[in-house]
Amino acid sequence: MEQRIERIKKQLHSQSYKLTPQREATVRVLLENEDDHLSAEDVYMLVKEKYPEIGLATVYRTLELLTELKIVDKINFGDGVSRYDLRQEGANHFHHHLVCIECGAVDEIQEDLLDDVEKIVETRWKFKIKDHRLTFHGICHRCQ
Amino acid sequence: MEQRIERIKKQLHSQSYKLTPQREATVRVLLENEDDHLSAEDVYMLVKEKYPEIGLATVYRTLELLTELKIVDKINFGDGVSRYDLRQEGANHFHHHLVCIECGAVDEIQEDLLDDVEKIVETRWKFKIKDHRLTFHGICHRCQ
DNA sequence: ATTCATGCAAAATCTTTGCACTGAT
DNA sequence: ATCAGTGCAAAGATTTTGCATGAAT
Repeated sequence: MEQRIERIKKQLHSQSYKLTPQREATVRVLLENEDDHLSAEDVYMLVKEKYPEIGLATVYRTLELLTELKIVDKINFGDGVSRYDLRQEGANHFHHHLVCIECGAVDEIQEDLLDDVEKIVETRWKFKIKDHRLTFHGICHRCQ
Repeated sequence: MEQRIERIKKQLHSQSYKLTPQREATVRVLLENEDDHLSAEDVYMLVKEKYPEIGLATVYRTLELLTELKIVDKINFGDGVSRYDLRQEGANHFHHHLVCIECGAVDEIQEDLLDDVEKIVETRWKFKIKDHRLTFHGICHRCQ
């Protein structure tokens, strides 16, 4: 945890951004809830517990910054809100998601199942892939 | 074109919805711009050209209805708006997208490249897949 | 001093809703 | 007469922006 914070701090510094207390509090919330897919409002509420003075706009600005630096990925599952998901350290691809249409749970697939597909897309469509988003909607194992 | 309208009309009737002039105008705009990925506002503006009295709310309600009936798919590429994409007739899967981060173009892949991946997900994660969303972000062949 | 970041409130966007009205059965 | 569908305006929800203030170098 502390080490990941430290590395994120360095990553910010290397682009001449600071890890302010507000930003650190936000990153900690993301780390502590790595399995969830928090909206900006969710993050805001959780940060407030430990840092009540923080403003919602700061959370938005921090999440935007972290997205730019590819520390988090912004994703939208089709309800009206953007959600923010910490990238696995060292991962060069964004993981996949399983969204249950029964219970709403969102599970993650960390393995990259798209290697073969991406090769096909790159050669057949002459498209240089930089990132991907893969989400399955269906019934999770718990709901079956 | 007329035949597709006719089939959509039947599909609506089978669920006791009507193909009102407003709905037909909206569907026609979607058919005429099948290659684009129009937002509700885009659709509204285009429908207005031929049917100036239409209201934005009606367009939203129509798009919602068409989404429910799986005539169109609602998708979000990460800019703030939902976009609406006609499903290929008879297609039981949603096609894939290539979003160019240079020029913003969105190309479509109609082939289903996910068959193998879906088999793996269904068995390994015990997840019953009903739908999917696959989008690649990168550089399109025109921008390279 | 300067610069970057923050908090608050206001504004901007996108989407949904309430309601009176219309049009078809 | 009923009832689904419509248009308009208002409300709701999410996100962004302007600006004065504050913290750090």
